[in-house]
Amino acid sequence: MRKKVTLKQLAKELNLSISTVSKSLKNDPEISQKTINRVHELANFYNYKPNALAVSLKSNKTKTIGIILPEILNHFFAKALFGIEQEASKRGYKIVTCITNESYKKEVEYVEMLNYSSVDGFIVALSQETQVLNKFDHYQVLNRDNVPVVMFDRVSDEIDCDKVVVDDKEASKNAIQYLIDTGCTRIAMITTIGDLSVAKLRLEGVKEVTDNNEKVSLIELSVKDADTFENKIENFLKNNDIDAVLGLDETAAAVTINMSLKLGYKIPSDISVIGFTDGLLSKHSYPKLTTVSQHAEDLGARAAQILVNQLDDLTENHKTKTEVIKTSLIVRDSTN
Amino acid sequence: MRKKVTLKQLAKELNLSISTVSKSLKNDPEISQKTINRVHELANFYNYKPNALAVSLKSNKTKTIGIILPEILNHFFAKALFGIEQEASKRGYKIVTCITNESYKKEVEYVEMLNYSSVDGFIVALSQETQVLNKFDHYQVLNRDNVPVVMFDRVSDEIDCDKVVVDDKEASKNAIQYLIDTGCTRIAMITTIGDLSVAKLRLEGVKEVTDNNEKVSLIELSVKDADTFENKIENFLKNNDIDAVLGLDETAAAVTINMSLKLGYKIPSDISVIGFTDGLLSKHSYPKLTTVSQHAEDLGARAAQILVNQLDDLTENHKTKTEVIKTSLIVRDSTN
DNA sequence: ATGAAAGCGCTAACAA
DNA sequence: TTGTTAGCGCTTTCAT
Repeated sequence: MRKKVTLKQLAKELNLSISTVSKSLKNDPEISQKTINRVHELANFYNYKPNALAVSLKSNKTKTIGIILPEILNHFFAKALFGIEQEASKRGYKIVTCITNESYKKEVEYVEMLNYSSVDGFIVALSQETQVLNKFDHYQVLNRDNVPVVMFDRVSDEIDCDKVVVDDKEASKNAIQYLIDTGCTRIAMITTIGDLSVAKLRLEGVKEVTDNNEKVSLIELSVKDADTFENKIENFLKNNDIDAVLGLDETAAAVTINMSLKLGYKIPSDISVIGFTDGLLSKHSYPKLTTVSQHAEDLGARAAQILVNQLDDLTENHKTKTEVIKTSLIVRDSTN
Repeated sequence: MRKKVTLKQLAKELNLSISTVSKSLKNDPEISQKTINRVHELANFYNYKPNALAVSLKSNKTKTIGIILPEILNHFFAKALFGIEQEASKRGYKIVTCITNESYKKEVEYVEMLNYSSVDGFIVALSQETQVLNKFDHYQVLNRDNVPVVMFDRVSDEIDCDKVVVDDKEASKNAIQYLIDTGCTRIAMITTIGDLSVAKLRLEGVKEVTDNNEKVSLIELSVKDADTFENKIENFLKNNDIDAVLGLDETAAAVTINMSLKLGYKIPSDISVIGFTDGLLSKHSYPKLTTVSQHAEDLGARAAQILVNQLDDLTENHKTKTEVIKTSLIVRDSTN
């Protein structure tokens, strides 16, 4: 099949030993300049590149990071992946990407598979099912094996590792407060991602504000089945007297806008809408969505940075920390 | 750092030779059942898994596919990646994903990097810059090294390898014909991706229909700068008397819908709109976009299938072929 | 200044 | 039935 030039072949052709060739390629000062030149010349000629596998086997480093993502069709994770890839490749690391499709079983499989010397470390966002089941043995194994893991966004307190999260609670507090400040009092909170840790945090933030405000009423709608999102939201909008919606995820907000349009409600004069995740839908809705940006790219990049720092560093005992990325409210046209 | 159980350690602990242990784990019939059992027991106890690197070095196979994508924030490629990942993992392959960001230089770097024994084969969609520059030496190298490559969507005639493409020309012919059949005569074609091979094909298809139809007029708008998309399209819509728009990419179509709404045009009664790529934007626009589905997931899955077949097969001389995935027009609410 | 040899973890042909 | 050995391609210590 594939036949690549090896040190052996170069050595033979140059009448040198393998080790001399190896050293020459590294410009080892103990080799004569003349030999170094000869070696480089032939290596260039054959476009020699060391076999990454052999180097990895020897060094016990693969310069590869395993990425475990619950989804890729979700813009948030796509952006995060982009951030990770950029940062990793800048630092000389490859990434191998696995998509769990929100399944616990696949997550376990992937982690095990990658743990067998294919990757130096992991960047993980937990799958929905894993968060529901609350089972994390597969990460304990990594811990025991001393394999660095950085989790982002979808994390768990029960795993001891570095984490990068978004300040979801603070974000939703700000969003709600913004709605209140712009005159809304009958606020609905719509979510399609009820089970996730992030949704819970966002909800907490919302409650914290509305519970302490007599003038504001809060109604919740949690929809699960993707097929009936639209109808449910449409009915909800029709049957409830509200003047604002906070969508806990991008889809919820986008659908809210469209259903409002359909029902003839004016946005934002009749209903203000704020969403989460500054993705394509937010930018290309009409009117454009006011949204909480989680800076997904930064999140990914930061996760990669932390992991690579740990990988390249020789720091032995390392205290795990959780870093919080600030969100920002991007005010566009769906709010007053 | 990471310390994993190896055959050596198992062998020592069991007072057996390494090769006996190795064979036992494979249930080699030449080993006694008793020994096999003992070995399995201890291996399970330690949760032994063979070191993938060593196996790869030995077998000259990595069970890994390199994926070169121009972009990941584009829903089309995200879906394709999803399809690839599903298929690959089903067949026991990992994927390592590299994103060129439409840059020729990064594409070359990534291909070279992965070619050094990290992957068994490639799945590639060319970057925009590569298509413009028309430079493909990095793939000739793979050809010479006998490394299987499957290209999809963004392909080039100048590279001899298996390809999976969408029938872009046919697709746009169908789309235009649909507009004509539903009574449109003054059709605009809007694109934001003028340089790409696919855009050229789509344009050809359009022309083929309109050139032969006296009753239909065609106007083209090609916008490049993402920052001014919306204004340009808005002005265009304002200043041209048209009754239909074919967006050659999803963004063009989505923006057309929004700007029409803004200008007070009714869709589809005033203007019919058809887009390409059945992504999030098409599903969550209002009204919902009639769109050409390229079946990106199928495309990706098929590419993976072809590659893996080739990888797993021992077929020596293999004739390269180009497979065409049929598109379909998904009729929703933006057309009559 | 150059080379021999061991070893990373595994497989497999060959010996015993 | 089990073990010895060589080798995948590379690095590195220790001769020469």
